[in-house]
Formats: sequence, C-alpha cells, structure tokens
Amino acid sequence: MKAVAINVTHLSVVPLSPFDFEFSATSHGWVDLAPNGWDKERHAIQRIEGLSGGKVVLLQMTGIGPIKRPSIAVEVSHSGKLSPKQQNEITAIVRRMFRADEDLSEFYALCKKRGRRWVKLTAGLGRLLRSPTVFEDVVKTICTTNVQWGGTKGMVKRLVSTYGEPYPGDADLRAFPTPQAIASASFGAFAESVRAGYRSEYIHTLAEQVASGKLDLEALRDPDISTPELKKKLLAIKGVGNYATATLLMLLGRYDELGVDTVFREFVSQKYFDGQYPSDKIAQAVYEGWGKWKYLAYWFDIWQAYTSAELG
DNA sequence: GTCCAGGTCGCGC
DNA sequence: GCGCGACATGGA
Repeated sequence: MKAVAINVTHLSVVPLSPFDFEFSATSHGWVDLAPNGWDKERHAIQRIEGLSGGKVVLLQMTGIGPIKRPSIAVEVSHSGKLSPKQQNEITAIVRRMFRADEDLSEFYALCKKRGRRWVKLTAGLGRLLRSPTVFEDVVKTICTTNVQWGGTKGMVKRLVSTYGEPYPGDADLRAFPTPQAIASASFGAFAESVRAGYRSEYIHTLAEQVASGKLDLEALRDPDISTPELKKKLLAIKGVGNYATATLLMLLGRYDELGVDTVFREFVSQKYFDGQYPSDKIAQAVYEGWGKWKYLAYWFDIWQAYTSAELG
C-alpha cells in the first residue's frame, strides 16, 4: 500500500451567538451516522467530506470560546494543497452543518417567557446538527423510518462504505455517497450491499432523480418557499411521509411540525398522559403554544427528560 | 420462532 | 379524508 502524504489546514467558522457547540453536535442522532463520528476525548465531530472537485478530506470540528463569543475550529486533513476555493467550500459546509447563520432569538424569547427549565435552552441550545446536503438528510431520514436506531446506523454505514469515495489518508474512511455514485450502481447490487429492505428502492430512485437533474433537492433550502409548499414537495418524495416530512422541515430550519412516531407517542404518553395513549391530535396539542417552534420545544422536552433520567 | 421498530404506500371506501 | 394490510431487514 502506497503511503499518501497528508497535510493539515486550520480553518475557523464563527456562528451567530449564542451557540453551544457540544449540544449542537451531539443532541440528536445525526452525529452517530456515517460519515460522522464523535471523538469523546477531543469533543470533536469527525467527518469525511468529498469536495466538489473530487478531493476527499477529513474534517475535525470542535467548539472554541464561550457561548457568547463562539467559534468552530476546523482541522482539515488532506492530500496536496487546499485552494482558497476549497477552503471556502469547507467553511460553507461547516456553517450549514451547524446552522451558523440560524437565528433562534425569537424562540429563546418564548423560552424566557416560559421560565424555569426552558431558560436553559437560551444558552445557545437548539441548532441541531444536519448534513451538508439536503440529499444526505433525506436519505438518512428515510433510513430512520420503521426501523430501530441500530438498523439505521447499519444501513447508513453500509451505504457509505460501499458507495462513498475513500479518504486518501485511510481508505477505510469514506465520504457520504454522491447521488451519481448510487445511481450508477444497478438496483440489484445496491439493494444487496446496503440491505435497507424496501427502502432501497426509495433511495436508489431518489439518487437517480437527483443525479439526472430531474429533482433539485438543494433548491428546498430556499427560504422564500412557503412552509406549506415545502411540505408538499417533501411529501412527494417516495418514502417520505408525515414523520419524515416533519423531520426534514426541522433539518431545513422550520420547526412548525412535530414528527409523530413511536418515540413521540411514547414520550408524550409517559410525561403528559400518565401512560395512557391519547390520539395523535391530542398528543400534538401539548406543544400547540409553541407556534412555529413546536419541534424544538419537543426536542428539548425529550432531551431533558432522558438526560435527567426523569423517565426510565 | 415471533414481534416490531424514530413509517409509508397503495388501495378501497 | 381515513382505515388497513403489505413491506425488507435485523435486533430484542
């Protein structure tokens, strides 16, 4: 095996204040899905990233500075040199992953009004980790449906290890696959290697549509699209139903809808209905007062319950 | 072996 | 619009 020289370039990203890096990084499951990983000792997210020109790099991102003057240090390991254009691409990717430009001040104001435990949120919590591309987030969200978390991790891991571009410093590490890489595989080979069950067809078809230009998922980031319109476009994707749509709206920075799944039902039942299961409509009404911030309120509610071991 | 998971689709009504 | 069975896969 040929040794490849790896160089290191340091970049930094300054998000809007307040910003709590570790909460953003670790408070939902995305950090555990390949090609992301959490380095406990360094308190850093590691990720293999394929840049648009084809270069594959290792990113190690960690939080620096206080919540009110935050920054994210990005250590880039790469072969050869990093052009200014590539550096800009990387900082844009990191900004998107950590929602560096997302302003939650209106939500924090609501939290302060509520008082008590909700005030904790205003210390920079709530900018939940997402992927550099909408494509990756849609694929991963489809992989969370009707399967336990271990199953999701396995599917995504196999997807990355089979179709991702390898990192030159360690060929075992790979980037998230491009739509082209998935689309150019035959469906049979894809289904057999990824073992995502009936989801394989949804993912493969989605990749074909994106690779051919028939579907522009990245256009869904446009803040000028109304939320109802966006919801319609998401629901039109095969494999994306109500739960996945709510999750994707969250990932696109819109918190109006609650992702109603078994976890939501169980949590609301335990915490608010004495173990009884109300209808979905009544369960969702628990967060009605949060208006366009329902998803974040629920996310914090359940996060707090589980971290304080309030529930088993 | 059996059940079902951070659901969704397609169908019939 | 709502109810219902089918759906791949693997862990409990």
